[in-house]
Amino acid sequence: MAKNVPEVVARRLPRYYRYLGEQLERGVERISSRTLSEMMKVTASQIRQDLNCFGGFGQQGYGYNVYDLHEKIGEILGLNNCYHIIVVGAGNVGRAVANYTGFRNRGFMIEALFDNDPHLIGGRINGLPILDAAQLREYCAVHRPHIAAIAVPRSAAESVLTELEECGILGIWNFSHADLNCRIPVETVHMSDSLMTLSYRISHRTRDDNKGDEQ
Amino acid sequence: MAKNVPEVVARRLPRYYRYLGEQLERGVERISSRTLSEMMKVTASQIRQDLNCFGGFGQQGYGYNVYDLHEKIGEILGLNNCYHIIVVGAGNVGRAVANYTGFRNRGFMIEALFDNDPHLIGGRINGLPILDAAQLREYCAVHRPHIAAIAVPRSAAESVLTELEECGILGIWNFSHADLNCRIPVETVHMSDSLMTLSYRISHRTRDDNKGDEQ
DNA sequence: AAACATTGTTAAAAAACTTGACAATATGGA
DNA sequence: TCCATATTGTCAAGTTTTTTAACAATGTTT
Repeated sequence: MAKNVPEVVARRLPRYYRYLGEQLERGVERISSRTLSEMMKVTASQIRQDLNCFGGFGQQGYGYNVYDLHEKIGEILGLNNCYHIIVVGAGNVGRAVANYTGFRNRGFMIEALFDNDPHLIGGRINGLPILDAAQLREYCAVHRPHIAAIAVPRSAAESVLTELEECGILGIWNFSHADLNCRIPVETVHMSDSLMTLSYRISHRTRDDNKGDEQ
Repeated sequence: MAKNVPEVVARRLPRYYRYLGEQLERGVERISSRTLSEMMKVTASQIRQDLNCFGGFGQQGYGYNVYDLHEKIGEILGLNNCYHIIVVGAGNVGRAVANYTGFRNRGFMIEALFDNDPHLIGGRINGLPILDAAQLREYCAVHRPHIAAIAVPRSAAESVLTELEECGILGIWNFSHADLNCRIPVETVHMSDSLMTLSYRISHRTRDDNKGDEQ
């Protein structure tokens, strides 16, 4: 179905999806790669090329039907599925993730958190139960969650990963600082790395500063 | 001081910093690019080249002093500064950010949140006060925070950005879905985009699956 | 049915990134 | 002190990735 899809393209899909969703809400019915490209500040060529990785969704002389394209990209992204998420680690990061519910309407549902701290077990975060990490396997066997967010310290990440793999988890949303090597897909969010990069940019305020104006 | 530093290099710095910090804790005093490269699963050449963007920190025949290099990279990243952070928007995302305190020991301190919802104003999240967004300018004039995390809906992001720029904020940590165009550095964390990308990978489980084994 | 718009696709161009190589130079032992 | 060894800083080539331009094919609109 999909040709060999470059990394960058996969990462651009959510953005296309977002812009199309916005147009959809505004009642726009059709859109050309050119119009979209102007909105998104990319080249029309790139949009057509990106979409072409997955097939032809437009029509010559007409452009793209906004609803259809939005739908189609949603499908490509797998958003027609409903994902159940568990969060392993109920410390700062786990709490942050559990509090972030902005994706619920896209079919991502956090179901529970796990921790091994007796003080936390039995409690709740944002209405979600904190369960004993010792029950992880058991829980997975029964509830078969799809995605696990790893929010434990680096030292614990690898063993948690192994356990999750054995539990048949389909994908890892990694918030830990560990470099995870595994067969299932991993998507890493390094909040503190991005903060450090920001700090770096602030300290070396250079080219971003004088965009457009070279001298 | 720094040559023209490629994007990727800037993004690798936090990782180097992390690995060196780890070695430091273990009491390792010196390290060669080769040894480090084996740990980090990159080429020694790359490490040397990356570091070389900022100057020569090693010694021929010896390698790098772990403490010094760690320190140096910390400086490059600007971690010797202490940053004060405000969070604009106290909804799901703002709450998540406020709960994430993992970077406190690196000199990043969240000071306050801002919102325009009367129900939230006056409350506290993780011990931090939620202030009236109308007081943002005033607050900035007095406290001069360095970094602002934008955690408001897309529609509000642009006007918030303008205000923050005028307040003299040095860098933006963007959690909103807006594409921000401004003169100050922006570092974006798209949690839901990364989740969508993960969803995509799960649905198209291909090359990640059979790493090493082509057939 | 003609003029127009816009796609899908190809191939070239450009940019970004990685790697290998080696002279220069410090170390550490004899 | 001097030699063998280790390892850096750096250049330039090599590779991969990404972007862009171009246009025939083809549907739309009047």
